[in-house]
Amino acid sequence: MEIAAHVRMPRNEAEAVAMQVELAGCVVAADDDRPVDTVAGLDIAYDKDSDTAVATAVVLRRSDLAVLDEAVVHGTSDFPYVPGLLAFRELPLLLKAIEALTVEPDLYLCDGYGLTHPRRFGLACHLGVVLDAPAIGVAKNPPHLPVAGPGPARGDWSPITAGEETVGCALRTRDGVKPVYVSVGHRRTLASARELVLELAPRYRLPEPIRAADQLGRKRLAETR
DNA sequence: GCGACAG
DNA sequence: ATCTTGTCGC
Repeated sequence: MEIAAHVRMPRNEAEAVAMQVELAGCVVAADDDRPVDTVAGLDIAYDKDSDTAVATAVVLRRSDLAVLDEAVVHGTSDFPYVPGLLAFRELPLLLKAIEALTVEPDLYLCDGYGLTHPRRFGLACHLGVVLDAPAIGVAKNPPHLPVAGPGPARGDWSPITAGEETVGCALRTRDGVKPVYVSVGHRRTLASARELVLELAPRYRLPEPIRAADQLGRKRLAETR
């Protein structure tokens, strides 16, 4: 409770970068023993012409993708969008939405990068480390890094590399459809992250938890204005 | 060398 | 992120 209120926020970009470098050392890219039975999808929708933002968290049961819980929080982001610093813009509101949940999920799916990040500390890593919970980053756009196009079939994937290290992968979740970009957030290996995302996206390009959060946010934003 | 990078 | 509905196709 009150996690959002305890998150350290930088006063400027330089501080933000320093925080990322420092916290990046906390990321654990290994699977823990705990079973993943419930997964939360997170997202934020922004109003076209106001500073209103709506953060949503939707918890789905892994076995049948049934919705178990939803949370919606309205607010404002004071931190601007800066490539590489997305977490500072979205984390506060996302944490509030998570606090509003009554079901604590076993895994968090974030919109954006995890280790696929200039300092290996994207939104999914930040959220995972702050909550000390398993987290995976799922981005809709590729990073500016070498990425071979994965095969054309669902399940095909290819690594995203930064020098010698593999920082994520492009994963085809639907035949012939643009891939999504998966990376480790926290407490998960890239292999299991990739398998989970594929499993959670049986029908559409994006995994169901994220789609659910996406739709809920858009809907509530439309109703609110 | 510089710039570019999720939402 | 956001501007944007229906429509063509598998």
